[in-house]
Amino acid sequence: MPLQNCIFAIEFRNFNKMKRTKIKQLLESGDAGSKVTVKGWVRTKRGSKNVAFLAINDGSTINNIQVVVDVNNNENEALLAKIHTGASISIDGLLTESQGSGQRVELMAENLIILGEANPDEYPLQPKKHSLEFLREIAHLRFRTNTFSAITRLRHSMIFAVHKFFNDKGFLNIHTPIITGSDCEGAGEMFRVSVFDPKNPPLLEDGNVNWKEDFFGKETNLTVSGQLEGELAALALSEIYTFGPTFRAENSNTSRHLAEFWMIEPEMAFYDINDNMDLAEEMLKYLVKYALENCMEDLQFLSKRQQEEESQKPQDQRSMELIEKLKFVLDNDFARISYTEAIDILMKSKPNQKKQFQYPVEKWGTDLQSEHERFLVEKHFKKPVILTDYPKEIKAFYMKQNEDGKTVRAMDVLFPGIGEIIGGSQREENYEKLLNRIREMHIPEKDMWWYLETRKFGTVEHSGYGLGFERLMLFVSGMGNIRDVIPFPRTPKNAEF
RNA sequence: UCCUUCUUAGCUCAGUUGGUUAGAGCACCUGACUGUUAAUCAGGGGGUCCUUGGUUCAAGUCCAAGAGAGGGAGCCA
Repeated sequence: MPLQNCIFAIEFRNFNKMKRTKIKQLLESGDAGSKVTVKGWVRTKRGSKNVAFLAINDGSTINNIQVVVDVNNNENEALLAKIHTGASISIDGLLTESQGSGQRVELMAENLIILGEANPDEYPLQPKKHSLEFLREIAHLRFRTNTFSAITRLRHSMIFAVHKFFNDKGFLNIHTPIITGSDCEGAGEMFRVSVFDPKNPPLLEDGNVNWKEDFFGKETNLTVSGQLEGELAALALSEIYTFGPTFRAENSNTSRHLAEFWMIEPEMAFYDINDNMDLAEEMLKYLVKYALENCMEDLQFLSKRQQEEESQKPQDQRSMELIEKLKFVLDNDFARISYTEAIDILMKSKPNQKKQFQYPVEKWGTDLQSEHERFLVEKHFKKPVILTDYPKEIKAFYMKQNEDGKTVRAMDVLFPGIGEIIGGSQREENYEKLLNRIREMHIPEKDMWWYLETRKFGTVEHSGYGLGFERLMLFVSGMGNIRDVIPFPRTPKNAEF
C-alpha cells in the first residue's frame, strides 16, 4: 500500500470521519486502493440479488461515481430500501478499478449513511428525460439534472472568463448603480422602485403622486443599462467594464428576452468604432475558446442533448453540431458591413425579390427585422456579422454622428440563431452635437447635466457596447430558450422561486 | 401586445368519423435474477381527461369564454 494511503487509513481510525473527496477528482485521478468518502445525491439505483449499484453525483462533474453496495448484509439491505433517486448520502469505502465497462473506478461501500431521504412518491425527478418546460416549473430542483448542472458549470466558466479577459487587458470592473434616478437611458420600460404604500401614496394638490416624499426624494427605477455611468469612469480610467443585473419591464414573451438579465458593458476611452468592433470580436472568440478549453465534457453532453432534440426536426431546420459551431466561430473573421450595404444586399436578395419576406425591404432608413438579420447571418454570409453606421433616427441619442449627417457610428453584432448578441457604438464626444441630439429627441436635459459635463471637460473619443450574457449562454450552450440558461428566470407573469 | 399550437396517471405521450369499464412506457410497490450502466423479466396500485358554460340520447373528442404553457412576431441585449 502506498505511504499516503497508510496515513489516510490512520486518520480514518483516529477521527472516524474522513474528508470528503469530490467526484470529479476521484474519477480523474483517484487511486484504486485508496479509502475515500463521497457525498452526493443519488441519480439511479439498480441491482440484482447480491449487489446494488448507486450512481452518485455531487455537481463537480457531469459524470457520476458508481457506488457498489453488498446486499447480503441486513444493514445495507434496510438502508437501500430507503434510498431512491434524489436522496443525499455519504459513503466511506474503497476506491477500486471497476469490473464493469462504464467507468474506470468505482467505490465499494463500507459505511453507507443516508443524509436525507427523497420520498419517491413526491420527488418529481426521475432517471429519464424530462421536458425543459416541466423543469422550469421545478426550478428549485432542476439543478439536479445533468442538463442544468452542465449549464450551471458552463455559466460559471463564462462569468469567470469575462472577468479574466478584461482583467488581462487592464480593464477595471466597476459597479454601476442598480437603482437609477434618471429615466433617460432610452432602453425601454423600467421597473419603479418606491417605498410608498401603493394604495395610499402621498399626493400633490393636483392629484399627482408627490415623489419628493419617496425614499430617494425623486422617482427611481431599476437600471436598464450601466452605460452612462460606465462612460464617466472610462473618461478617467481609460478602460472599464461593468457586469451586472439589468432590468427591462417590456412585455416581451420570447425565447430571447428576460425581464432581469445580466449584461457586460465595456467602455473604452480613445477607442473608435473599429477598435470597438475589434474588441467585441476578440472577446466573443476568447469566451468561446475558453469554453472549448475548459468545459469540454459539459459541452459534449449539451451537444448530445441538442443532437437528440434536433433529430426530431426536419433536415433543413437542423443547426450545426454545437462544438463544430463553436470552432467555426473561432476560426472565421466576422463579416463587417454598413447598414447601407446591408440594405443593398437585402433589396437584391432572392427572398426580397420573390416577396418571401414578411416585411419587404423597400427603402433605406427602416429598421431591419429579425428575418432580415437572419438572412444576412445564416444565408448570405453564413457567419457572424457586424452591422455599422445605422440611420440616426433608429438609434440612441448618445451615438456619434457621422459626417454625412444621416448615420451614426452604431455597431450590432449578429449571431446565427440568436440575432443581436451585442449592441454598441462609438459615443458622441462633441458637447454641442450631443446637446443638440438630446434636445431633438426630447431627452430630459436637466437630468443629463453630469453626462454632458464629461464632454465639456477633457472630452475624448470613446466607445463601448453591451453584451447580453444570457444570449452568449444560449450560443455557447446550444440551448434554445433563454429561460434555461439562467437559474431563476424573470419573465412577464413569472417571478416564482 | 399580436398570430399560432397545445393542456389526458408523478413524468413523457397515445386515444380513429362523438359510442360501453380512458391506454402505453418510465417512476412507485411485490416477486425473480451471481456485476448493473436510464439494468432486465413477471405481476400490482395509481385519473377533477386544465376550468366554466353550451350542443347532443351520448363529450377526453364538437362549440364558446377563461387560465397556463410552447413556437413565431414586435420591443431589445
